[in-house]
Amino acid sequence: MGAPKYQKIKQDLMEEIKDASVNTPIASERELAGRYNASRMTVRNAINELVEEGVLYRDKNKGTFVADQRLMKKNTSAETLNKPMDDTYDYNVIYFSSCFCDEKIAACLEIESEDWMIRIVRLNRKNGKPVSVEEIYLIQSLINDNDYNNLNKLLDLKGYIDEGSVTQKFLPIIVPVKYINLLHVKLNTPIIMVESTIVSKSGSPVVYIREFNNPTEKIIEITT
Amino acid sequence: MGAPKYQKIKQDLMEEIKDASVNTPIASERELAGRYNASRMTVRNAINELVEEGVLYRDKNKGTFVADQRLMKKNTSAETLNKPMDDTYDYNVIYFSSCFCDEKIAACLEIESEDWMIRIVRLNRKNGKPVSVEEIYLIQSLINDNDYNNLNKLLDLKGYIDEGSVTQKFLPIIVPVKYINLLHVKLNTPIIMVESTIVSKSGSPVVYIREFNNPTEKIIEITT
DNA sequence: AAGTGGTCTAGACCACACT
DNA sequence: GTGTGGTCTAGACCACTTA
Repeated sequence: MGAPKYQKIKQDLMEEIKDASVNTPIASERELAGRYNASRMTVRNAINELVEEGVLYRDKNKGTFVADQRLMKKNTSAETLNKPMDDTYDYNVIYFSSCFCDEKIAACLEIESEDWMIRIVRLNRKNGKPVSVEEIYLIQSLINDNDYNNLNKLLDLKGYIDEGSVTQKFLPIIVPVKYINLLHVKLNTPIIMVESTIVSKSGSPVVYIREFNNPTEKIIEITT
Repeated sequence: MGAPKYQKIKQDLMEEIKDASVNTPIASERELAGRYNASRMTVRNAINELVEEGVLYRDKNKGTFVADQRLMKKNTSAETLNKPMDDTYDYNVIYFSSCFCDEKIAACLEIESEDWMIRIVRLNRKNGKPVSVEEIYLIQSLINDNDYNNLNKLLDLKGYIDEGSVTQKFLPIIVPVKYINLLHVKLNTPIIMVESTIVSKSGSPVVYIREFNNPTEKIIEITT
């Protein structure tokens, strides 16, 4: 069968409110149930997800309203993990290799240092300006051969997140000299390095990312 | 009436799993429904909240399991906004005043610079070690007179969050000289300043916080 | 009084895992 | 075949707000 009914309702609602201004009420749950020939619980399921995502908010005894889109939930900072890139974003892969883990990376991925990993370094740009350098570490044994030859597939890590969770550490450092030219920042500039670990539902690490952020081009912002 | 039935179920489940190890299955939804003489939808409501909070995870066709507590969702970095402090935490209020807004703060709180605000500066400690300095800005007109004289109440901002959302910006800076001694860090240390704005459901700012974090005593970490 | 979201019931069918 | 979570129905009562 096709997608569940509540997903269809959710999509329709998102389409309906995409140009609506903040605090506009949406139709009541009972009315939507009638319109979609669905039960109220099904409509609530659709609305619940949109509330959870910060697209709508409820006000008891009053109704359900369009939330401030500026306050849309943003839970991660990493370019790699964000929504589909729009055309103001692009990137260059600077380095790609398959090699043994060094100890630090092995510890983060909970593998042995004699295990193979894939290391990708890329420079992310927005409007042509360098926003961050990402060092992405994957466990080689988890990658099948088809994906190995498809860089875009390798770098599309969003799929992993739906099935797991992300932990990010924010570390203040002085920009590493090797990235000064790439990021186009001055010597001794304080920057934030974000260490992200994606773990599967069962708790085993899948991907480890170090992201060196250019503070003049990117402000890390999170909304909950 | 008392609390809703699903909240009671949620509390019981939390109690039950608090010492359980990771990946332990909980009772099935149908069994819990029987045990609590509730419908399955009511049990699902309870479980949904725990899944949303990262306490449990579901595996389709298999069951519902205890999640890795290390991966419990942590959505904010600020001391002020975190769970009830345990006894390893304490703080000193260093500064408390009621004054006109300067322009920068007024802009963040979306009020006029001739409006009054309350400014609180405090030093947070864990195990006696300084973890952060927080500058907390409240809109005076939103505070009633009773609360004004109750510093603990003023600093208990968690209530606001349930009704609104938090946006945090992470800014890399060199530690301000005035906080070097308080934080016990060296001159020119790179640190992260977290700017938090709490806004109500309707989108108007309520509290603005600047937090200067000691990188040697506190690693900012977020799990989603 | 009418309408809203919050909670709740007692069923149902499905696809999928395991045995 | 049995059990699981995922989805869905067609009602219901409550507390509350608004007119």
